[in-house]
Amino acid sequence: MTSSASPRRDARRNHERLLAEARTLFTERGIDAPLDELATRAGVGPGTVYRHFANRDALIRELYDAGVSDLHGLAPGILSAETGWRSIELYLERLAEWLAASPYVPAVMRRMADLDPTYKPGTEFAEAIAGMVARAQEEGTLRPDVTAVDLSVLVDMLGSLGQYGGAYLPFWRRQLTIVLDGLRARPDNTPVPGVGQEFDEFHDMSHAKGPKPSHD
Amino acid sequence: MTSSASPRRDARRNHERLLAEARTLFTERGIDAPLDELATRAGVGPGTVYRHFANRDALIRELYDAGVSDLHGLAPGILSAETGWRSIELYLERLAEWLAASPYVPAVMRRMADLDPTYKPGTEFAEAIAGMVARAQEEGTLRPDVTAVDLSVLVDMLGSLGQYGGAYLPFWRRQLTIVLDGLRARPDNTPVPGVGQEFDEFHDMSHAKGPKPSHD
DNA sequence: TATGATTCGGAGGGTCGGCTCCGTTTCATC
DNA sequence: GATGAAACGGAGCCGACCCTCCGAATCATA
Repeated sequence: MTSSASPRRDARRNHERLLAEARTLFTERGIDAPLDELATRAGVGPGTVYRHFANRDALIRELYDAGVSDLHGLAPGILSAETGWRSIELYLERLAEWLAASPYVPAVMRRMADLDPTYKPGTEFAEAIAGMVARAQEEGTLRPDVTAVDLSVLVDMLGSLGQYGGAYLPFWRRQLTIVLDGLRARPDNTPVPGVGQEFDEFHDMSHAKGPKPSHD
Repeated sequence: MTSSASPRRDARRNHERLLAEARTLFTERGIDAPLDELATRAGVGPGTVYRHFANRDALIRELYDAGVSDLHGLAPGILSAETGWRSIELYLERLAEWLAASPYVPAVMRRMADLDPTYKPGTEFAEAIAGMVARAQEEGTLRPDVTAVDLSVLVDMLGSLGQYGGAYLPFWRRQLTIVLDGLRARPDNTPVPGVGQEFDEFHDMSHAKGPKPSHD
């Protein structure tokens, strides 16, 4: 039901403006910040906000889709690296960088999962990540006992630093270095502990490539 | 200014009950959950909540103080380990474990920092942590280019997994293993990148042992 | 520029949560 | 048990926020 005709120019301008201001507002005050303030910041009336986004969830969903689109743009550069290990490095760095710059993203992902509990954020890229992990492990550069899920969790961990406000942001590159050294295949690595039933389920889920569950 | 006389028995009982219910409520719904619901869960009227805690921030502050007290209890067991490295292991494990069990804690710490911007949560233990780091680095077991601040940041990262809901909780031990391997001193470790001026300031601050800033 | 359609702005209705106030109840003491 | 003090409960006020509605303004087209 996307409108067939192109929207009026002022409408398009306001839409962009609202999305941009939403990003900074959500970064500063969290994704529950008053939408009336969003209107003020964007220089429009409250009514205009709700003309463009039915409610807060619709706005969040649009931010999420834009984020997924960002990531699709990042993917080729990451996956085409010369070595599997380099891909892993790029993956963690680019994703953590992106998350650090957009601290509202983790909250958005959580909200998305709340809206549709059958959907696990990040699933879109599970296949690509699994391939990357397999390549690096075949090379013998990535420790063999980590999985694609572990990498996703690490990315979320790195990205979560943004939530602590600006103070932690200068640090994530340091933590990234430490994590990467921990991910390197080494004869004397401590074995990564298993996690039981739940891990297997989660793991299978993330590798599944079935159709994305539909909404309502 | 704590009241000189001991409080009535029902008052004490309600106070405990409210704190306990606040922990579960905040775990389930975040630290902005309605306090009227806290009243309902604790089986008291809304008025009683505000008799015990002037407002939400006072409640949060009390939870924070209880948390700091918890940590003081943990400290001896961590610091008295046979080796410096074992202390580091215990520190990361115990703290991450504690944070994973109390997902509301990071939000509480952030709120505390908001209430008093001159106060950095965790500062109370900076000295002990710095000592632990020094010991492990003298042993040659902890990589020499990490600092006490890095460790604190890593703890927060590990603990942040709790915020993503139960799904991630089974994983933190795996990430901990990876991080610990990354922290180990090795001849071929990638140097941890510096962070410039801001790092130095933050670093100095965390090592400072001046008086804790007073409130209002 | 005239015209109709689209979008905008912002006042305001409805809801929800924070917090207060005071009549009622419970507790400690005699 | 009687009595004063302390604590309780919950109705209700207030402010904040979500979202709607419609007259005014803006845009696209002729």
